[in-house]
Amino acid sequence: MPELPEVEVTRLSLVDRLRDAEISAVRLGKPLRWPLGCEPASLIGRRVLDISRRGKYLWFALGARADVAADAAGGLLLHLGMSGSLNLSEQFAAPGPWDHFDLVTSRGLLRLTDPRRFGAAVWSPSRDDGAAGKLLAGLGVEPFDAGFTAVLLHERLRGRRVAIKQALLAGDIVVGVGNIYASEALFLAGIDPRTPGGRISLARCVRLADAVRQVLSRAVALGGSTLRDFRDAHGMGGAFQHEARVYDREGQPCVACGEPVRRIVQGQRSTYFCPRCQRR
DNA sequence: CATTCCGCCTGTAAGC
DNA sequence: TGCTTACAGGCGGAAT
Repeated sequence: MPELPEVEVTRLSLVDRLRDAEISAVRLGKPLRWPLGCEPASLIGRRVLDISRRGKYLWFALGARADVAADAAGGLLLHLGMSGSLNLSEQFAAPGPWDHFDLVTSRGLLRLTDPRRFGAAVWSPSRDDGAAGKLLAGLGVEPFDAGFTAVLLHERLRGRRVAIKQALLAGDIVVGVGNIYASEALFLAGIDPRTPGGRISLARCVRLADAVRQVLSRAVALGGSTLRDFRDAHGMGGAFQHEARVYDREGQPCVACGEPVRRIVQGQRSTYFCPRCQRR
């Protein structure tokens, strides 16, 4: 599920309400992708200082415990995997079979629901070191940072024979573009998803970088895509899926030219594109 | 180094 | 109706 827009929408729906919240209890369900990496009880008494995002990861910065001498701050790195979502509620409902991580806080119950359990919550002493530093190392540039330029995209694609769709998904050049938004951005840029990355001209990198920014910002503005179960922390679904030009539209007419949208498989993932509007 | 493939899980929908 | 298969928003790591 969650690509950058869904993760950012989740962050935005949480950050104001959760800042300064104090953790009073932790509950673990079934194992997630990685172990928590600390004693659950060691989170009790910590306050949420801030929530930031890097790629599709969320970093919950947590303060030191007031009642522990010389205690160190740290934080939790959360990932929503394919099917995860976070919910903040004052209802404190009993956990369901898909609820695998709860933080009881002074501002409500923060709950990670994740049927497939590809998500994770991992303790780390800081965002840049320890477990979080390891997971975030090697990530590409943020798409909304000034550093994400056509020149950078062009340079990082140079010599790569992998299809541009897969290069976008890999996340080592630019982060946050998942399977939905990769197809959508390539449609907007008019680029055939099968084009080898290194064969994309600088001029087309300009269009592609713009398309990535445009698609992701539009998706954030619409609350993300809710294909099945994505919700923000207050239970609100997104609406971008209604604006998708090619994703999940196999056989339907291209919104620009009427040609049927094609579905192909690249790296075991579906890609959707218009064979007339998108060229190598 | 670049690229491909596997595996992690479970739910849902399609096919027989 | 019931069983089997394919596929789903991600990503790290092993194999090639």
